[in-house]
Amino acid sequence: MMARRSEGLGERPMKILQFLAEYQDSHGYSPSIREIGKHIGVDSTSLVDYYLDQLSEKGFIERDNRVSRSIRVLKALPDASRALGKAARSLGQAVSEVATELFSIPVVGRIGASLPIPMPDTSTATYFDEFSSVEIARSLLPARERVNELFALEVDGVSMIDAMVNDGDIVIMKRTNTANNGEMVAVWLEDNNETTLKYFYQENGKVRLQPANPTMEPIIIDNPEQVRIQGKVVMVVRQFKTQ
Amino acid sequence: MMARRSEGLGERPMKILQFLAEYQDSHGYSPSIREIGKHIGVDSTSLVDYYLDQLSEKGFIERDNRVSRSIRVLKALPDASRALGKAARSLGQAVSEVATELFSIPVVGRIGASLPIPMPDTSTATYFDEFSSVEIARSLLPARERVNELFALEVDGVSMIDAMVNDGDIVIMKRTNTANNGEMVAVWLEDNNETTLKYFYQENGKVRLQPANPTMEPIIIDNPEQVRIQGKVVMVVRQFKTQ
DNA sequence: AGTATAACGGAACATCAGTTCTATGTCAAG
DNA sequence: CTTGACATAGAACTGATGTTCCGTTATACT
Repeated sequence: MMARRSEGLGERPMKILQFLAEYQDSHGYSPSIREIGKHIGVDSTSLVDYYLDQLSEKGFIERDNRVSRSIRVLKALPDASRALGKAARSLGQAVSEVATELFSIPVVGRIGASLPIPMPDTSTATYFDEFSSVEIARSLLPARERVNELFALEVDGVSMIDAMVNDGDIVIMKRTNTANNGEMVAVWLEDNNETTLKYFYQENGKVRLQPANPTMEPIIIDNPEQVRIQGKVVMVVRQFKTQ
Repeated sequence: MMARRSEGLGERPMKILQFLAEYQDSHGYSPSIREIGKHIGVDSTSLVDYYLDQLSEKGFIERDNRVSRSIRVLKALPDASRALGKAARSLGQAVSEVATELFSIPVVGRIGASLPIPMPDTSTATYFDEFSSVEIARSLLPARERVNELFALEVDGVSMIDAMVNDGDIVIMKRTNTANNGEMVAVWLEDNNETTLKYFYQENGKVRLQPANPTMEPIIIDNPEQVRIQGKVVMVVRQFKTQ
């Protein structure tokens, strides 16, 4: 009478679509027709098949003939009720505020070798075609970080181990030449001829570069002008590839 | 003759792994055993099964018993030839990888205190209402990891500092009771009455829990049954507040 | 009411697809 | 030479899974 199918999608197909996404997220493959039927409370496989045909014709899914578990979800519900939705919705918060933003941060090189870190051209839109990149959710970044000032470096070697940063870690940095006290920065140390990560402190005219490892001595630099900050560390990501 | 199996992976399993990634990229689901066999020029399904078992034991893939096309690739070849390029390009058609690029992983508690880590209910869809969550891009996770087996913990205190994990870090883990050699796991040590992160090695009937810090002695446990693995570490994220 | 169409249910069917069992060849250790 | 671990085939077996056919019920429209 009133609430019609706003776009020709019935209740059950809708539920199936939802289920497909969930199941695939949790299993890594598609459910079988019978599994779908069980979920939506339908014994008849033909009926599920019937629904799937509808979803297919409407372009929501795609499946291959006579192939098990071959359903692909092409288009999720136009609704925000999935994924992030659940968590936020359950608290009654405005789902609209859940920023699904994903930023691609270019991995512009490696850090840790006896080299200054490669800095992307400060100027224009750096084309990082040949670089790989890491994807980070906006929600993990500081409130209004300017994303285009961010870049990432892969740590090479164990020279940064005292900064709790290991070989292979991805360090996400913000391009800057200055830092506030307590921030972790990448600095170029001419004496040692290397770039390292240290906590930055400026106090009574001197700069103290404090290793993360408390048993190690800080480096004191009398002339702040000499400190070559290359960027501040925003995030460190370490992936375990089962290795 | 020349470049042998660099790490115990034979020629064929290697080729299978490659094929799995390709096939999944282009079909959206896993190939069947016979399809795999055909690709690598093997008629015998049992032989392919044999190879798949190897890959599984080495932690490269995961599959479910008696379920068609249920292979998940957990760790791709250290090869750089993958990434998005091929998949999207393959048939000229826009492979619909959309929508599910970002995953919300619940932060279910803290680790590091003298407590077993809280495990989310193994069973049904746990509503993590009161928990916060971290958002991770699919691209940062192993190929087709089952996302709802993942959960996150915030590190409490510096007891994990020898595992290169600091206070405040977010550890993303996968729920499991078993592990492959070389993986970092969270284990409950009854003797010390605490949960720690250690590298896992099982060799000649014993389990060796190796601290990340090479100067520290490993823990050897004679009876593998006693080892209470709570999960394996998938990723560590450290955020620096920009204040 | 009458009829066409969509929404169901059940069950048979034919594969599809993972598992298992047996047998053979290879190769190095004893 | 014998033995055993490993790699390989082939085929049978069993359960998993998509397809199809037929019949029934509900809905809508004339």
